[in-house]
Amino acid sequence: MTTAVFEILAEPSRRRVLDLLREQEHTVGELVDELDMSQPAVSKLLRVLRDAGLVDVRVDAQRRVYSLRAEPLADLDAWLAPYRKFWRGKLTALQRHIANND
Amino acid sequence: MTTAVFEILAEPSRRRVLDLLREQEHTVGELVDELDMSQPAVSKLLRVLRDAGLVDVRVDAQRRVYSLRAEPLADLDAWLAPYRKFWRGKLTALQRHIANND
DNA sequence: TATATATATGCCTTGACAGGCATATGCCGG
DNA sequence: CCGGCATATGCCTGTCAAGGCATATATATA
Repeated sequence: MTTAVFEILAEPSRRRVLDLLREQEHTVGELVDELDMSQPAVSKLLRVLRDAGLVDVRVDAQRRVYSLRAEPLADLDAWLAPYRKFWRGKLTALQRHIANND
Repeated sequence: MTTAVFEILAEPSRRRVLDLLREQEHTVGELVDELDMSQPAVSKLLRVLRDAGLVDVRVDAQRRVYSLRAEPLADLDAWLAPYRKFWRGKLTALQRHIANND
């Protein structure tokens, strides 16, 4: 559901993880190095992302390699669509106004 | 900041208000009728939206008429942009895969 | 098999926030 | 000026979740 996605993205550290994973997949340890929080905290954060379908995990021996799954973000994009229409409407109205110079 | 916008959108009732305002502006009372929550709660909710720049208020005698401001949502759209590239990349990769039938 | 490495889970505390009720504020008609 | 309508604010409480530490689990290596 879209509520869950928004809740998750509200946390900067989680957005940071998604940003990192957008470039390439990462192990938990690598993410811990980047995130200035404890390893357990990172694992929990990843659990949240995983439950929401925002990341995938791949097992590599004792490591877990996380990667990005964009579907939920595409949902967010869909939610945003009507609003995009709204502000585009505003913009063109403004442009008309300027063009008419009134 | 984008954190604030995500936090706000995480609340369904606040998204509902934005949806309603996308169609047309509304007074507080009208929103109360739609929202199944107390008037004070709605007023606080609107305060939050206003502080975040997501709505504008216009005074009409003893009424306040709220309208949508899309800028913060446009910010969100901007945040989303690189991810859009990501999932489009995935899609075209998949399409190539299917085309090559391998 | 014992130990080290990589990650996950459980328990607990703390802080933030939503919304209820009571009440304050602002504006109207009479 | 007064009572009534429309909205905002203050205070209080319950809920929930983030992250710290300790510990469990799984895999590798010696």
